[in-house]
Amino acid sequence: MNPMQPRIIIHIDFDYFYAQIEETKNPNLKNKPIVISVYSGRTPNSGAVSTANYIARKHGVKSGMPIALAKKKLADTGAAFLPVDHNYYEQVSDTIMEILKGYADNFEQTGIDEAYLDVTKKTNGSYEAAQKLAQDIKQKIYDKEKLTFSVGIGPNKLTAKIAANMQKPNGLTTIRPEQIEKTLSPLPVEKLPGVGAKTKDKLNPLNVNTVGELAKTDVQKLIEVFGRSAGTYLHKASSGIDETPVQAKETVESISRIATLKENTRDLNLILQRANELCEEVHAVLINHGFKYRTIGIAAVMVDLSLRSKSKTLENHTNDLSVFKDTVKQLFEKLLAESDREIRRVGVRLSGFVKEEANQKQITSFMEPKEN
DNA sequence: GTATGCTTTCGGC
DNA sequence: TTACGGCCGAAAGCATAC
Repeated sequence: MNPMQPRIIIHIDFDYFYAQIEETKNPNLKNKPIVISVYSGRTPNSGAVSTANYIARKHGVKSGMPIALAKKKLADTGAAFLPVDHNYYEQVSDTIMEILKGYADNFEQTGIDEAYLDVTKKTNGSYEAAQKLAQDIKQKIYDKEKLTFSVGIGPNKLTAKIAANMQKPNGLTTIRPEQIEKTLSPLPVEKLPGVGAKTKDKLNPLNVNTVGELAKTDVQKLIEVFGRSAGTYLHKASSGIDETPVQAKETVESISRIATLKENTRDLNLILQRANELCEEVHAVLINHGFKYRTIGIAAVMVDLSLRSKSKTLENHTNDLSVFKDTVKQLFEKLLAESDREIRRVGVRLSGFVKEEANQKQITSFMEPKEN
């Protein structure tokens, strides 16, 4: 492995992004609770909270909560309920990301409101310089877009992300190499990126509740329980070790659409009517990208809000819309046969992409060494 | 045994 | 009283290949 010199990585995570954008657009909203909602169209209040500003959060409003419940919690507060304006947020994001990119040796966007900047060269490896740079970026973004974000600075992406989460909103947290152990040790294991409920539930019986306890666990034991790949990751991550580069991902991995039905149903025709519209939308995006697909998936949210999904991987890549629709039909038939619950929401998904131009053996295009 | 690929579910935003 | 989105990548859990 090529010996990597110490890096300095900045992680940027915008504060309550959608709601903050709405505040900026309409400063009258600024001192009120703001809830950005996704309306499903089924009834006037049917839908869920996408995000909320900190004033609304103080009243107990959270992402994913039913709109009607958020309204109840915010009764008589003068709260604003706004529909998501995703295209607009995307535009703001594009503008911001373009600015951030200019501050980095290497840049990687990881969501509509998150990014990593490798600033090793720009800062000459100095944490003081990195903190100054982060302040400059904060100022610049505030001047131009009137938006704030939380920053984490560390020797790799993992520590930078953990740092950014420690002080919100509008925070700036640095974890220097010599502070890693002291900072990470007391954290519960699920604060490590990549550790979810399942991993936590396997660790806790081993008397591993904190990152520090994980770091003391024999790596062989972890590999036994989680397999080589995950075991090795846990071992390294618990000590703040992460060598993954800051590098833009140029490939979309999946394209999907999901929608709420007017009424719950098990009627295949009604389901396919909506699903076919979604297929057409997804297919249009696919063609736009100039992709062919190999894997087709469906998803159904049942009346009880449980999620079921099915997928099928084809022998060869294609961009045929009718293959997509036919397969979606088969998959929904199968899904209906496996459950007797009614369906509330339906979704379709494509993945396993290759660029359209090459017709066969596209595999090789994935094996070309990456630049930078 | 381990790596890889496919399907399904999870979880963050 | 209950209330309930849409999208993505990652994780989990098998099956099969090596």
